[in-house]
Amino acid sequence: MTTADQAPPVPRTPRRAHARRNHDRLLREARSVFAEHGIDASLEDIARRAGVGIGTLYRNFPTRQALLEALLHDGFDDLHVRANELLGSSAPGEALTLWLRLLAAHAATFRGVAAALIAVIHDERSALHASCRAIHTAGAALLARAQESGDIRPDVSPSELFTLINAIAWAAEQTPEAVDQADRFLHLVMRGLQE
Amino acid sequence: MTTADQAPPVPRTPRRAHARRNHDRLLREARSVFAEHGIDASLEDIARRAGVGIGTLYRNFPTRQALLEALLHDGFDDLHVRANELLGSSAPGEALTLWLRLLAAHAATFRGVAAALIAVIHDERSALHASCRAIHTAGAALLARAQESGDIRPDVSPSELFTLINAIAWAAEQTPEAVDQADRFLHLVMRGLQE
DNA sequence: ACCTGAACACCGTTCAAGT
DNA sequence: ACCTGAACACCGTTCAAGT
Repeated sequence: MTTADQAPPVPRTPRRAHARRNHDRLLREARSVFAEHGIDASLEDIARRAGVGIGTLYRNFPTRQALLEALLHDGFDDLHVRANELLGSSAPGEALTLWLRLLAAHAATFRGVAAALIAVIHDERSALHASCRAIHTAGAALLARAQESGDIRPDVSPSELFTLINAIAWAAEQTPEAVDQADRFLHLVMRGLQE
Repeated sequence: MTTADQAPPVPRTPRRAHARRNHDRLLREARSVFAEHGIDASLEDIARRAGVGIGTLYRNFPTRQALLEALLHDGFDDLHVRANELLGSSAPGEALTLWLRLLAAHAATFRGVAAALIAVIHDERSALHASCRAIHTAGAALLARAQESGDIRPDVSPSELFTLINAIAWAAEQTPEAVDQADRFLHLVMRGLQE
């Protein structure tokens, strides 16, 4: 045996490129299938549409949560950035409402996401837990500002607000009119939270 | 062949009593299993705990919906009766709030009921559709009175209200504190609906 | 190293056979 | 008439075999 035996004998790039393409295809098809059937959609279906074996899907995303996490990650990041921007706004109440509208839209990305987010915030072992907590904290800062300025009642907690917004997103998911409903519900609920 | 051949040769009562007992046992165990695992719980589990074969469960309740319907039926009736009583109340706003609290509690009977109720109200073929519509109508009458008396904003529709209450019940289901949460959310939302 | 798909496990549903 | 449970179908997940 020589050391040469241990080194890979052929260039890896093509294989890696191929693997990467599978990964991307899985994400694309997962997004499409989740959008159509909700987050409990068939994983087999996703693999088939991506043109890979079911084993490849599991290799790339060991759990359904991992796949979901990969799909929601960018949205989470975006929400985080937007929250920080809005913390500089001179109208705390409006800033909060605007951001909550974004949060509701994100929670309604696919059918089932709102329920998943609430589950995740209560489950520390979840892959989404950290990013979900970060969003929660960002929202809490916006809420605190709106409360200090007198726009929002002082007795509303960040957790209550988070749950309520997800409930709104959930309600919108259930009805045919989805998006319009979400805005309407948000409007009504925010009235209740005002000072 | 004589006509005697066609008549049942033995008394039926014991067999009927036995069948009836199976029916009752299935309902009792279903209530208990649904309470523990939500309305998607294993039917096999329910049959086993009731001490009958899975086929007997299907014979008594051809679909999961039929089983659910049987369990929720009394609660629906009760809500209907209470709505009619409360229509005679001299405080329309309070009457509505009180009744909505009952509705939210009913929608939280088992995990998953709130979602089922919203699905049912949009699906005319569902076994629960008629009783769900009756509740919806009863609630609409209470709402109309509260709006005429100036307690509730005139632009809130019965459907919106129904969906919002189910959303509250759903939110309460998701969190560990369940019941307290539901009351708190109802309070906040009702503030938003006030004139 | 990565991929495949057969194999396994699990559960909902049906139905032929039994009483 | 009612009950049973084996049989079937379906789908999520794992893993031995292939490249």
